[in-house]
Amino acid sequence: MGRASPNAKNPTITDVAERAGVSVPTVSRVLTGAARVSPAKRKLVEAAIAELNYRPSAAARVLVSRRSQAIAVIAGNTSRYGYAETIRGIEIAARAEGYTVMITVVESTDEDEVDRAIAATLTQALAGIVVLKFDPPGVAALQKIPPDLPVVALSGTRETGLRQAALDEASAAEELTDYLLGLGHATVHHVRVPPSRRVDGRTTGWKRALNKRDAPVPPLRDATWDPKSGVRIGRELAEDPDVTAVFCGNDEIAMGVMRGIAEAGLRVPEDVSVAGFDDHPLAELWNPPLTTAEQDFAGLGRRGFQLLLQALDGTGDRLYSSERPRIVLRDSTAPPRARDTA
Amino acid sequence: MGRASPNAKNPTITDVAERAGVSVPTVSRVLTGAARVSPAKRKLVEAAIAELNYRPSAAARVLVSRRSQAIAVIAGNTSRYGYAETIRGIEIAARAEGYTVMITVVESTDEDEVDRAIAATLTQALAGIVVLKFDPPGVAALQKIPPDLPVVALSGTRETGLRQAALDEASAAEELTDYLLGLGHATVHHVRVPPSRRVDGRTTGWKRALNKRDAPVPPLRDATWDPKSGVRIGRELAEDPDVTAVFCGNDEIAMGVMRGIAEAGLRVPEDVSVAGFDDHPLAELWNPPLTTAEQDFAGLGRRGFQLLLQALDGTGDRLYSSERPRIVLRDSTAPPRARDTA
DNA sequence: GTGAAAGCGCTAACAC
DNA sequence: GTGTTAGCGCTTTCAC
Repeated sequence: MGRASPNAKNPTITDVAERAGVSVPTVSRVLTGAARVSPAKRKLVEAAIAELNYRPSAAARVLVSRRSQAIAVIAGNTSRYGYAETIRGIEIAARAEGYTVMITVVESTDEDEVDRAIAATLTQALAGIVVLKFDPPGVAALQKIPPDLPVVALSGTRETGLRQAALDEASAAEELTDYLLGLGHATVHHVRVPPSRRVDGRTTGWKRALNKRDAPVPPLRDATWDPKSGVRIGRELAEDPDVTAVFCGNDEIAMGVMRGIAEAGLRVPEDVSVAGFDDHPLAELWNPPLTTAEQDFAGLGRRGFQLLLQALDGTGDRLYSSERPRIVLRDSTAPPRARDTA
Repeated sequence: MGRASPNAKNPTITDVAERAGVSVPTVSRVLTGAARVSPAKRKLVEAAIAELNYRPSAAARVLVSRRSQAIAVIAGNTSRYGYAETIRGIEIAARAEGYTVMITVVESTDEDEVDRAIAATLTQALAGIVVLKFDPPGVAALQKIPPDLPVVALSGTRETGLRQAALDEASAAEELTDYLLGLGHATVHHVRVPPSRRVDGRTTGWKRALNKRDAPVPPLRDATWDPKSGVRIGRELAEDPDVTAVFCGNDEIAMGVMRGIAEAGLRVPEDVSVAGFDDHPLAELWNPPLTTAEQDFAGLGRRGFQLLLQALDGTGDRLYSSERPRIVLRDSTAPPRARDTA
């Protein structure tokens, strides 16, 4: 009678072996599928596992095998739309492959905070890491990861030698800006979300489109991640009669900008066209429905995990995966109309 | 010379001990702070740790100490607003206390899926689990967690003996409905989000308010989690001239309903008042700004982790923590106006 | 195919 | 205070 009977603690592999009447390594072989086991013993072992409700200890496994089935996701945030969706994509792909997902949030670029977060994460045995290189904390965290650990970066500027999945935001932003210009707007103003670095795909694409058409490049407006920061900017933009089209760094900022424009007494799209970016689930329901670029964040996460997985099993050597967001035209953009001077 | 020199693998506690010229347990004592170590040796150990860039192995630690500094969060979803914010709250509180957070998503109530997810999670050494009992998958998962593991449920119906943090949604929903009734509406229609069980706080509070004022209880409308499901319901509601006020299970559904109402050619709040629930970050920016109840999801997550922590250190025996959402009155609700019959 | 023996990196128990 | 010894639950040799 195993010592498992009284007080029913978690059964160990030894309990299973005793119950099945086989040796411990045989149970291990059934568990891992590493070596062939006779059908008879396999059945005995499986029965014992089921009866005892045995679950192997990941800690013990990791310790001896030096392999882990866990990955960490490092992100500057977990609840904003693009972040949350990306994490969801990673989680789904990881779960399908039997990987456990840990979350590490790094909120600032403060060196101590980044170091502490990375150290705490590396304490766990990890097969690899996925970093959301969406913002400066993500960039800072990426630099601190030891080079021997498989890493995938999501978005951000491209680095040679780095495994990376991305969305071709620059092309989509260029296409969207070009569409507005094509509508007849003399130029397109841009409200930027906090960039991860100096260069930012959305801003780059916007500038590219303006230059191509020889349109003037108006000064950048910087919003924070808070949609409300767009409201003030919207009001300011509404005061300038030269502003007939605005391209916003994301849909939430666009919604804030639209509110600011409404508060100033102007109408979208009659007086000012507004375009966003991301295709947030509410963009379609907005009043008016928002023109934007559809970003498949969940797909980004999925592709990122696959890049990592492929590095882990050595079943591929692709380093880069990029996808182009699709432009979604709705009612918040229209040809310009003559406006009164303020 | 330690075997750590060539090929610089992760250093072990043995490497640190050798380098510092002390025994392995002494290093351990410095690490855990469990016992006093002379200042001289402590300094040596700390220097060795820094020089080798040593990080203890959580796996080895867990194996021998039978204690873990990791928790799992089980959720039906990770990216919808309330879920994402709650997880953020848990993560922040956990990080502050040195805990690692693992995410397990359970998308359906399918017994196999739930079992597999729980089994995979329990493979990891866990100090405890936080379950988002927001939906049927959460409820199903909660039932499968072994009773010896400390658990906290977030929201959901109250169960005796279960550690639980909640938001008093029923009271807030009652207050909101009562406010609409007080505005002069003959009754208030309700669009429900998928409930976690038969009883749902928001629906309960709505019914309570109607009964108190002897207002008729109109048939329930069921939305899915997808905001778009509200659009069709909004159109249907708009066709019924008796509908002058609608209370929606969350803000996103309310936004969908408002769009449906707009598509039917009616105006909010002039023709129909619409109230939501949650105070989504975009509710304030909506056109018109949405009347709602502010739910502190991040606070819910924080309180949930604290309940767990207190059970872990035995520093408290509170089982239940509830907070009441605050009603936020904006422009989407107004007194009723006579409407034409369709 | 199967079992015996060794040992992963750490902490607990116990001497001194 | 500090070192010695044992052993957590597994997988990995290596015999047979």
